[in-house]
Amino acid sequence: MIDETKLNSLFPSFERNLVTDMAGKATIREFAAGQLLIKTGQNIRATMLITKGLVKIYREDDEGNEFFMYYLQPGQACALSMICATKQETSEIMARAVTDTESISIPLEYMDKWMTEYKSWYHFVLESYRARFEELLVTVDHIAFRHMDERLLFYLQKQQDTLKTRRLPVSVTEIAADLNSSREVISRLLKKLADKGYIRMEKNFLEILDLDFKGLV
Amino acid sequence: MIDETKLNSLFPSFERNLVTDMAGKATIREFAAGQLLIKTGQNIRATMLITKGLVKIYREDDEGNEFFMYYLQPGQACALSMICATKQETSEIMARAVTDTESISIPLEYMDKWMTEYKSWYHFVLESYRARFEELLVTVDHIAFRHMDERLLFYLQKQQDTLKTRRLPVSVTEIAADLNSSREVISRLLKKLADKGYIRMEKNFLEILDLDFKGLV
DNA sequence: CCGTTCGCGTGACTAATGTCACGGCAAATG
DNA sequence: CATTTGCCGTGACATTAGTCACGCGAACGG
Repeated sequence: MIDETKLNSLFPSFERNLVTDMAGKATIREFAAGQLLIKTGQNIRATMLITKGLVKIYREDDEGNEFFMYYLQPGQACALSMICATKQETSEIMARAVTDTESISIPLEYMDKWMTEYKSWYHFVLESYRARFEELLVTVDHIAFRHMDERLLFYLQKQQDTLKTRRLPVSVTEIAADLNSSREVISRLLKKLADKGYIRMEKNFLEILDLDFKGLV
Repeated sequence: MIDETKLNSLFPSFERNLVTDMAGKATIREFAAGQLLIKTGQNIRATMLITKGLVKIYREDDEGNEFFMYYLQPGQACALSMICATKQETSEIMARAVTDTESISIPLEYMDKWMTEYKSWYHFVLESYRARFEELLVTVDHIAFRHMDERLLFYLQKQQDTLKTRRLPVSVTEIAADLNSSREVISRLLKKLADKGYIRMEKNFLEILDLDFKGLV
């Protein structure tokens, strides 16, 4: 049984009856940092709402190339899991727990049922779609229109915003993977930023000194 | 008043009552070839279902860069318009009529109302989201992972499939714009394809001789 | 303590793409 | 008919990004 008070504070838009209903029907799932929540090709049978931790959503192709799409944080849902669940299709994305993560797993049947029963659920689902779609559009824009240096800056800012720290726990290798580039290229671009005094590099960490005034986007 | 028989044949999944309801509440809008249905930044107040013609959905940034996302054909809906309509937000895409186009315009209020009233509408809307999301994901994959020569081949096949003709009414300049590349680059790549006997170029047209065996994707 | 592993930086090179400048051709225009 | 305009091809070049090869130093395990 899920704690209703907690549900309420994470999803304040949910109406009372939905919260009660959900508390009874959904189950909690936990994932250790680094664990996969969803894997490409996996069949999805439930919708997931994040209640704790941080989840990284990224795409991976058959040749091992990958790129980062967006993060999911507590209070958000995996729109893809909703979509795929609805159609009983396999997912085309990867979802990995960055930190220890807790999610609410909602069986497919209720996902559907609640859409007509609870207005707040209906709006929540649609808003999830919309938000992810737009986030994806922004990503596409960057891949399509921007050079790697700009994309790197954007990436760093996004990390800073999401992780709420200036000392990012990311390695050069990881950044390169997220941007679907190579370590060497990222290394050189970071060096330029470091030379200008915008960042400071450590092994496995990157400290942001001053990126704000770069005012991109 | 919209013809119910026509609605039925274009949207066979719609239940009887929905068709009747829609025929009374929705209005027909017509667009000449080349006309814009939706413009970046525009506020959307209605959902659009395509009943005739062909609509090109593409993204355009503030510097005039653009890239092609997908086509909408009769029987399909503009998922973005649904999403934006629901949230009363502005759109971030462009929709242009390729040929003379006819669409059914459904006021926001019904879009919402029918979701709970008609199961078939609910499924149609969700399926539209899902399909567009996946189409966008494929596009992203190509931009991120593939080189221009592969993307060009994919583009040509998609055109052939969509337009159902081997004689594509596209100019080199237009292809370059769709792929967010430059005319010169596309011109050279097309020349390679022509040299190999896969295609034949005419001014403002491109004839596909044999692309099938290239078996990409 | 020593060898191994891992993350990182760097120079040299290659490949892919974009840009510039030019000229040709054909349809449209006056 | 002369001129303009739009579309196209092409060589030369610049820029960006990816790849290869190598070495360095910290962390780790035996």
